[in-house]
Amino acid sequence: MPELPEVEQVRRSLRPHLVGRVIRGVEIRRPGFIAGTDRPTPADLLAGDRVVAIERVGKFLAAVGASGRAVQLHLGMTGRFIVRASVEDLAGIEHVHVVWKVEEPASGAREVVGFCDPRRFGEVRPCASADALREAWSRLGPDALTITPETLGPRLRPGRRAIKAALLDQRVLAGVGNIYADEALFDARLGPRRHAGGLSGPEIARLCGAIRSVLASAIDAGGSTLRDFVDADGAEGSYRDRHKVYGRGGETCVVCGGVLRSGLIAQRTSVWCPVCQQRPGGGGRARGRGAMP
DNA sequence: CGGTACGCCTGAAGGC
DNA sequence: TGCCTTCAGGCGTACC
Repeated sequence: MPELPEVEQVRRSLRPHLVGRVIRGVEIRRPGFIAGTDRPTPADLLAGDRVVAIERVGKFLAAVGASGRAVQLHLGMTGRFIVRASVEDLAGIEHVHVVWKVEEPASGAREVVGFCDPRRFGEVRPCASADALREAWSRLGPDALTITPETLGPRLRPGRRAIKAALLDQRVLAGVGNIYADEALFDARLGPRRHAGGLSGPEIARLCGAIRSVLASAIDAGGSTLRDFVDADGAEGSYRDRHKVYGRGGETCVVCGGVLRSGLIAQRTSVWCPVCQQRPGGGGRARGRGAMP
């Protein structure tokens, strides 16, 4: 399930296949998959344009054309890009909803880039201008790789909701999903049910550092492949091997050897260590003393 | 405000 | 073996 590290890995692997190249044509195989318009045209999806950048904020990608048009892309749960030499090479691959036919202007070399998404939780959304893209992204919080205690702290208040729920809210910060929320909270030694607005300054600083280091390490590892995540070149990520809590409910904590607990928080399966992620001297939950400002 | 539930989807995995 | 149920979850939305 692509979160920031996986999306960044996709961005990096997709870039050489698209940036600097011209879109010679777009095959819209499932028009209903294209967001924001009933009858999408190839021109909506950068046909005739030259791609100048692949941008990312949080879990969103955007291919930006020289004309200023853009296409916003979200991988949802199972979205992936498939690069092949020609459309014939995509035959037999199910759930390919859009195919971009690209050409390298200098050499005339061609490739096709397909967007495949079995579950269709992903999104391909045309943006008529850079402003439209900026507007769409303005609702997102700061990219999780850029947060500081100064930018994150105020966004957690006022907050009686669980810190885990706040981290999953893309308006608070962009890019964290279920896996990295659990991993970051473990590294920060914060219980997932702690109230977001009740964290002390040092705890916010710890959380910030944990989020950034967990995401950076995952990017270095090419992301986490659980079932079928692969980048545009078909490569898997290896960060799954380094998950300390995600997917390990009932197993032993790598730090203290205790049993990891799992439960539902914000409608997401969550795993945490009841020993390590407990306030010193506290009961694991906010108690209205000590850390309040 | 926050929490809960649901719908969108398919495929993997588990149970019998 | 094969069928059926459950689960996975990003995100928007409705409702309490």
